[in-house]
Amino acid sequence: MNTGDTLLIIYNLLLSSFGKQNWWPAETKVEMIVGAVLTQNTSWSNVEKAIRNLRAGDLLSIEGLSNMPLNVLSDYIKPAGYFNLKARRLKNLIDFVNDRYAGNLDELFSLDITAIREGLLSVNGIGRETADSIVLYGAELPLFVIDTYTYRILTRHGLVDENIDYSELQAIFMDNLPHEAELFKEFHALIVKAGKEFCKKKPLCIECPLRILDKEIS
DNA sequence: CACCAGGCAAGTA
DNA sequence: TACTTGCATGGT
Repeated sequence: MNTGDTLLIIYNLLLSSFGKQNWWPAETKVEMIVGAVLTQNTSWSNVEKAIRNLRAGDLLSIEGLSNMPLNVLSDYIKPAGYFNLKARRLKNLIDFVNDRYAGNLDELFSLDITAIREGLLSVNGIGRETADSIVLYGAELPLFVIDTYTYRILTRHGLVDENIDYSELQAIFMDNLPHEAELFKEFHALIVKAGKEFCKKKPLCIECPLRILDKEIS
């Protein structure tokens, strides 16, 4: 069986177990990119509190975030943790959108995948996962997002070497699946969902929907 | 009490 | 290139 078939089996097993996830959970593009920064190494429930604070202050817009002192911004996003660091990162990202695209996110998102990704990666505080998340869920272009759950699930089930790096793991998905944004969005969301429920402990749990892969795939 | 969460950059060797 | 460390709140 080839890799593409294996990945689609995983996708369908997860979809059957958990149902559609309908990510990204944001009402606007600005809310999406803010959430992408805030969720770095942080539980989504804490991000939600920070997002709620910003929305309550009517600050979930490029303009609202633009003229915001760092110490005030960090106060709003405190529940998301690393608040001083993330306030600077959010400001860096907003400055980037203002300086290069006149504050118009849609202008950034109208570029091609490589241009969007490279631009985002030039912003201090935006790394590969955050950039790729914004391309997939913000621009809605087909770039597969890799995270710790993706790495954990594939290594735990013996599907990839544990020394694999981000770009290699990303290539596994990109080279073997059709480049469809809807598929990539749902697949990544399902991987995160599965990672939260299972595969946390070393031994594979008996209820894991991917357990049937352990013997069949090498 | 300890441990983890939808990372990233800077420092060190 | 390959480690290590700081960043920080809130849930389990």
